[in-house]
Amino acid sequence: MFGNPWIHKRMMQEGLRMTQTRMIILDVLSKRPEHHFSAEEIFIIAHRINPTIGFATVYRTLDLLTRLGVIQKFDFGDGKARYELMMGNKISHHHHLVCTGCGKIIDYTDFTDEEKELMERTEKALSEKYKFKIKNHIIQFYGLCNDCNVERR
Amino acid sequence: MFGNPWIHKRMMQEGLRMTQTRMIILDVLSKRPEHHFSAEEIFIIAHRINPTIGFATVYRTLDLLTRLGVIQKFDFGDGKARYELMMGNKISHHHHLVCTGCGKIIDYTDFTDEEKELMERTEKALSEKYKFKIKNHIIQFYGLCNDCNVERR
DNA sequence: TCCTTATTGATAATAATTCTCATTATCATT
DNA sequence: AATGATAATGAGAATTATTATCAATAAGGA
Ligand SMILES: [Mn+2]
Ligand SMILES: [Mn+2]
Ligand SMILES: [Zn+2]
Ligand SMILES: [Zn+2]
Repeated sequence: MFGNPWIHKRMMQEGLRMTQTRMIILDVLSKRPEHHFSAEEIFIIAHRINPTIGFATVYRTLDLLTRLGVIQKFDFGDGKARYELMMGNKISHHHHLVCTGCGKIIDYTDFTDEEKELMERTEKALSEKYKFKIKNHIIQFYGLCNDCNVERR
Repeated sequence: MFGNPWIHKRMMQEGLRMTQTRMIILDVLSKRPEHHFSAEEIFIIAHRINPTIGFATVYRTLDLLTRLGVIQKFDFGDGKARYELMMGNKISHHHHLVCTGCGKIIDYTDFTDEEKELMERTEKALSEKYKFKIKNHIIQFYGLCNDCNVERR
């Protein structure tokens, strides 16, 4: 069962409770840290583990974890929200290429040091200029994957 | 009435028709190039100009214009899609700060030359590495605006 | 003007997400 | 370990943004 002390502590601080359902949902997410889960996918798997879990609770939990910064919520344009664990041990922070032809999502993490450094500088500059406390960011490139680009001739 | 020759030509090429309704919707968007329109907002204004315009057509047109790259579609997390003209004469391409407290959206265009150049290099590198034809991109920073950050103490 | 067909408006249908409320489970305290 | 305040849950109804359907209309090439 999922037992991340950082998350647990964080919840306690906020007066929240670490319930079975929340642990199961975190478990589901942590088993495939590279996957872009829809709420329904999470519900189906969690429900298989514990059939008493309801759909509404999955939504509530995903919303909570997003607010806590434990997971990140994405919109890839297919009409449903997608979720990913933010602290996936290996994958860590990354961005996405979104194919508008077939919906394929490509993760990419290969930042150069230069890129990382520039992002940090940009964030700092924006924070100061707009008095805006930045918590996280999303970068998505839209276009056509190789398959979709080829078949278009 | 909106008469952008580039858009008109582009549509003709694709066998599309430049209709009254499409011109009115483009008009609405071009009148406030800095605004983040919801479909409903556009419908209301367009409908005031020509009460025969229907809601479904607004959605269809927004979808079409997005596919053509004339407008850009955004998700700022409030449950409805937002649209902006891409070729706003002055504003041009820009990114967003999204306040998760009150939903306020701040545009920012102030890229350094370094940033612009790096984005281009990154796009090129990604295109080659992943054989992915990039059409556009979205960058959003999430966090708290000044008002929301202050009142949190 | 005529003809082909892309487009439209009205409306029903769909589907993701949120709300309601009675019941249950968590956890600090005893 | 038992208690109690209340955060959390599940079931299902409700909401709401977006799509699909289909007969009627209008764009634009000839
Ligand atoms: Mn990812
Ligand atoms: Mn904007
Ligand atoms: Zn594709
Ligand atoms: Zn705010």
